[in-house]
Amino acid sequence: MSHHLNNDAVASAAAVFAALGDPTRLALVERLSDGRAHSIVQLTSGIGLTRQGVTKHLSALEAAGIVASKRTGRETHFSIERQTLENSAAYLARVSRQWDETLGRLESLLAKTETPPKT
Amino acid sequence: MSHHLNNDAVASAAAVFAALGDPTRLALVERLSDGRAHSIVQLTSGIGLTRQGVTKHLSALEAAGIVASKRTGRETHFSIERQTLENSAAYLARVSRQWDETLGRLESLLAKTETPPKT
DNA sequence: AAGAAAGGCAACCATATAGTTGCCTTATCA
DNA sequence: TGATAAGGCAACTATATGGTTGCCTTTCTT
Repeated sequence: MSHHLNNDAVASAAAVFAALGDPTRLALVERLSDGRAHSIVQLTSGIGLTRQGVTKHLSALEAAGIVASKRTGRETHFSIERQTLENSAAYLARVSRQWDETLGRLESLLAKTETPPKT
Repeated sequence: MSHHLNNDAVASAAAVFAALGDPTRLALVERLSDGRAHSIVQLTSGIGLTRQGVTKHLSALEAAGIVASKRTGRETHFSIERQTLENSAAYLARVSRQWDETLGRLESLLAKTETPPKT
């Protein structure tokens, strides 16, 4: 049993990181992290970019599943998709902790007397 | 006190995500997550890319502080920088949890009058 | 010492990406 | 109902990016 994810999983995780890997988009995500839904004009103010530019970034975030949009009346409101961010955080935590786990397995191997490894 | 990070912090966080936002690089990071140092040829095998291509990706990861390299003899070994990944995981967790905090405040507001909705 | 193994450096190419401008549609409001 | 506000759609440009090939240097091995 490999500890690696399959290619598709890696690819979709990478897609999320790629979407987060732009200062403008990350700033948008931070703005949306207040939990409220914001319109495009709201999100455009103070970003130093045209509305269409912001729209493109929001589309990228939506395609990656980081935000969701809903049109009401003449405006489109964007809100954050918490689960996606949580999953990505968990992914990074897992990868960074693998070293610890390796150490842990090594230790239990060395301590080979009794207690079976958990999981 | 704003819950937003300053521009530099956002930019450097974005740089890390950008570096992770490529399937090849993420695969390299996963490989390095065994905690051992690997040479470039080792990392190249099975990636489906030329050595120089892999070198470029490793340089990108190193520039983002995700891996570190050390030349010994005729080979260069790359290892993971756990702290960077931990920080990024914590960052995402913070951003995604801000919503909870908001909800928490809202709920305690609602609780003063009536039974909170179940969403 | 000679060949092989590991890798650095640079040039080059194709495509993706970030950003713009221009224009059209649909709501809202006075 | 006419102006204005919000935004979708498309074309276009410049630069960044991912990947390659070619070649040179350094280190190891026999």
